[in-house]
Amino acid sequence: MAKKNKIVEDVSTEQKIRAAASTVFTKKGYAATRTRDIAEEAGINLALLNYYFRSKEKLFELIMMEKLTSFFGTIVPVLNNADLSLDQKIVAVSERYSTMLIEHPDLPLFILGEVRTNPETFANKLPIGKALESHFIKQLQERRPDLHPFHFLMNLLGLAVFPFILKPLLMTTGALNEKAFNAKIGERITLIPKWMSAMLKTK
Amino acid sequence: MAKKNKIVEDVSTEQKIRAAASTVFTKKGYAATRTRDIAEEAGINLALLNYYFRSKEKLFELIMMEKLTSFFGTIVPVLNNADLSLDQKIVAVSERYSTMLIEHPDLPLFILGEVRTNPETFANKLPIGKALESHFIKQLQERRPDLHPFHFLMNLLGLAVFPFILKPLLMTTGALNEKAFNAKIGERITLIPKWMSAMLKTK
DNA sequence: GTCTATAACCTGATAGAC
DNA sequence: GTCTATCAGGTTATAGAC
Repeated sequence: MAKKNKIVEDVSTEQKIRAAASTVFTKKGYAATRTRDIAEEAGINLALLNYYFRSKEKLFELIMMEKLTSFFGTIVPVLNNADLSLDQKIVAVSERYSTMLIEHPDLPLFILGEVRTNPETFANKLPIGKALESHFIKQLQERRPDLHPFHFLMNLLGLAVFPFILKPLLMTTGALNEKAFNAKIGERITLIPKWMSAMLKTK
Repeated sequence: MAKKNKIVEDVSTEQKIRAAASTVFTKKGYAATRTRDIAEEAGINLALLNYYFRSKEKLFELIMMEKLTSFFGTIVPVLNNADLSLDQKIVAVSERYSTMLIEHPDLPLFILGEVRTNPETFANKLPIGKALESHFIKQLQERRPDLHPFHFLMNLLGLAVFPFILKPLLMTTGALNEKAFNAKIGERITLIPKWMSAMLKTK
């Protein structure tokens, strides 16, 4: 039983710090986060943060890598999947992004905010090339050679992601609560493909 | 001539600080900005910042108010203008936002980032109610009672604003340069109304 | 591995000379 | 109004005891 309890209850100190750092960094951004915030959130001694991760910056880089993987890993494999039709890709992106972002709503604003504050750091770490040379883009150019992929990709991502960019603003004004917001996102999962399809037909 | 030079060349110290603060705050956000950054950008002594504006926070509030006015002032009057048809409003929002944001590209990410970091501060300062009870919403409900205004407003804003949210990310990867980006935005001014119109027809 | 104490540094702000 | 010098407080990081 002692052993089982260890497995069930004992989250390692390292894991506690990781989880706390993820929460606090994502919520406040690198600059506004103090190592003391993370230590408190994790329920550990401040010195342990440096013991396990050397520095605030190293810890941040670790967390950021995880976040970038979540953010781009959700979409890039879909865009490059040669087995999916254009319409199937649109459905898949809409569905995957919406469900992932309901679980991690502050991911977009976190990543994009950090990229803005510190562009040099990310210069070579973002798989934007992978999106721009994707199978998705080729399919798009076949279907609508006159419509630049920039616009179409921007629109698809915008429809899926932008509500989460605006979320903090909607929440503070009390215009919408968490539950109502998520319900609207749920509706969009099926609406976005319809809108994108309408766009594709518009000359 | 002395007098003319004074008028032409002498930007008051206060103005220099204001302009510098606007630049630095907008680019890096409140937390990542040091008063020393602002002083350097303005080419003035650090002590003068406190002499003219008392504190970093007071200066920030001043700048933020200006930014909120730019951001919401561009759209709220249009949404509430009873003389414009629904389609005219869409055209006006698309055109106004695009041209304004080409001039102030980092405005959205700045405002939304600060709201995220410090939601309480903005609770009563955002005219979201004004948008949700606008003439625009009424027209929308007449035209498409089955489509919730949330979705339509989100889509219109998303199509206009989201490219600027993604801009820093696109720029660091070198996928696009400033000029090419602005050209694409220019195309969107006429494209967005077409897309929105297609959406309105989609059941 | 974990804690306390503290070093080393940075940042916002002010006092006081000019 | 503007400058130099400096303070006060806070933050990251580490040394050293347990």
